[in-house]
Order: sequence, then C-alpha cells, then structure tokens
Amino acid sequence: MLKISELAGRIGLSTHTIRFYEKHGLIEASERSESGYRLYSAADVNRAAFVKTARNIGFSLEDIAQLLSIRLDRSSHSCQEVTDITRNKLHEVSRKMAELKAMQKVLSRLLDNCDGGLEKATHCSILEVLDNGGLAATGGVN
Amino acid sequence: MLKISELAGRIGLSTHTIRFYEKHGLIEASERSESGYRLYSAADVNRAAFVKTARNIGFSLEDIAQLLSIRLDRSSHSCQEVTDITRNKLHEVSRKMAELKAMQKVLSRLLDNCDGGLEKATHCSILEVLDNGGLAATGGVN
DNA sequence: GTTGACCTTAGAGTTACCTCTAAGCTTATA
DNA sequence: TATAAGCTTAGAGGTAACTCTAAGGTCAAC
Repeated sequence: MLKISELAGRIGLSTHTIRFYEKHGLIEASERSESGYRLYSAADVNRAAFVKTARNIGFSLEDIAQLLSIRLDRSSHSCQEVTDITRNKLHEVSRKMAELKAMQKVLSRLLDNCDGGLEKATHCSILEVLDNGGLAATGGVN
Repeated sequence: MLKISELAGRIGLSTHTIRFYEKHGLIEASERSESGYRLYSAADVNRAAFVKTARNIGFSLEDIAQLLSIRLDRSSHSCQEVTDITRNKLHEVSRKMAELKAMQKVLSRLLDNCDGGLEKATHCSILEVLDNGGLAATGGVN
C-alpha cells in the first residue's frame, strides 16, 4: 500500500491533484491507516494511472468519470459507449483545430502585410485592419 | 450618442459583456446622461468595434488592452510592438494546434483499433490502451 | 398613471482544472 | 527528544472570459 506522495511520485501527479481527483470521484484510496493516511492498493494505482493516461490524451475529467464507470463493470457496458466518448472528443478536438486554423490564417496574413519595423505605428497595417472590422476590408480573401 | 443596448446591437455584444469590457478598461462611454445612462460617441463605437474585431481574431483581453494603448497614441509606439503581440499570438496558436494534432492522432488511432460495436466492453481495445499507459504499449509508433 | 422595457450598481456564479493555505496531527531521522 | 518532512481537512484563490442576479431608478407608450 502506497501513501499519497508515493502514488504521486509513481504516476506523476501532485498530491494536491490526487486529492482533487478524489473529490471528483476519479481516484480513490481503498484504505486508510490508523492515523487516517490514504493508502493505495495496486488496483488503486492502476486506476490512478488510467486517469493520468486518459488525461494526457486529453479527455476531460467528466469523460474520464464515464470511462471509469465503464471500466469498473465492463460487461454492463458496450464497446460502443467507449467509442462514442472517444468520437465526441475527436470531434471536439477537430472543431477546436478548425478554429485555431482560422486564427492562424488571419494572424499570418496580418503579419505578412506589416513591416513590423521600429518606425512609428502611425500607419500600422495591423491596427488599420482591426479598425476596419477585419481582413475582408483590406483585400483579404476572407 | 448611443445607449448601451444600441451599442450592443451595433457591434454584436451583450450589454453584460460591454460592461464587463468596461470594467477591464477595453471599452468606455465618453458621456453619461443626467440619469446616469452610458452614452457612446462615434469614437467609442469605433473603439468597441476594434475590440470586437480583435476578439474575433482570437486576441486575449490583455492583448487587446495593449493594442488599444498603442492605437490611442500611435506615434509613441513602434509598428514592431504590434507585430510582436501578433507574432506571440501566432506562436501560441501554433503551440495549441500542435497539442490538438497530437490528441487527434491518438484519438483516431484509438478509434481505428476498436470495433465500437454493441458487444460488451469486456475486451474494449480503448480501455486496454488506457489501462496500459498509452498507445506505445499497443504498437503505436508514438 | 401604470405597465413594461431599459438602465444603474455591486457582486456572485459559471466552467475546467487545478493550486495553495492554514491549522494541526503523525512519522521518520538525527 | 526535537525537528523536519509528510499527512489530514475545509475552504479559498487563480485563470479567462464571461454571465447572471438583485434591488432599484428611468423612460416611452397607452
């Protein structure tokens, strides 16, 4: 049985974060010492590592809570439930990527059209674009 | 002079958001009516539109505060200051994109390796990957 | 003159995920 | 035995950008 800081070192989370995850039902210590210290079994460690891995991949705490409840009783759940969570996450990621791509495009174009020199910003093309409501007004394709 | 809801309608922000931006120094009403209502001049409207445009592009409120202070006194600032802000934002966006790409890759591979059928999740390959610390353990390239 | 829409303020609540603090007990080391 | 490291709890603080509420004043229309 590991104490909280040992678990923390083992899986690479702070003790703070482990208690935080516990409060949200993601990690639990199956025992307590006489003095009240959390004690983690091998199964607890595996569960914590599962959480860490899922978090690294990018699943939200809520996603992970769902995945854990499936993991806890695999035979009561279908494989589809797992792929649904994964697919939703993938869609979310793709949506965010599209947003970022749009931002990237605009920012690049702003930089392309601007000298960026040490001269005064009196005629800075970036400020002008922002003043004129966006790139469309300065000949951007959109 | 426009009242707050007129400004809101004009630029596409809620009155709540306008007051919030005001509290953070981004938007201001150059006058008040006798009864204390905010009154926005044409210059105020332009400034608010600038904020909205910059926000749409993805600049943070802090970025926008800097851009506004440059805009307010262009001749005391260099064009480079503006491009620096823009370039930093672009780097931030690129960094986030890279993170999301990594997530996308992992999620796609998880889905590829999994049936996702209605059968029980007893041998769900996604859960197995999460249990085993990530894709590396299942033959992923990394 | 009374609805009802709109305005004011300060301040709390939201989302997601931590991160830290205080006050006090326990355990290990020297 | 003393001291330092580590554990406990409840709860506050932080970030970013809103979003909403309460309690009350104002304004235009019927």
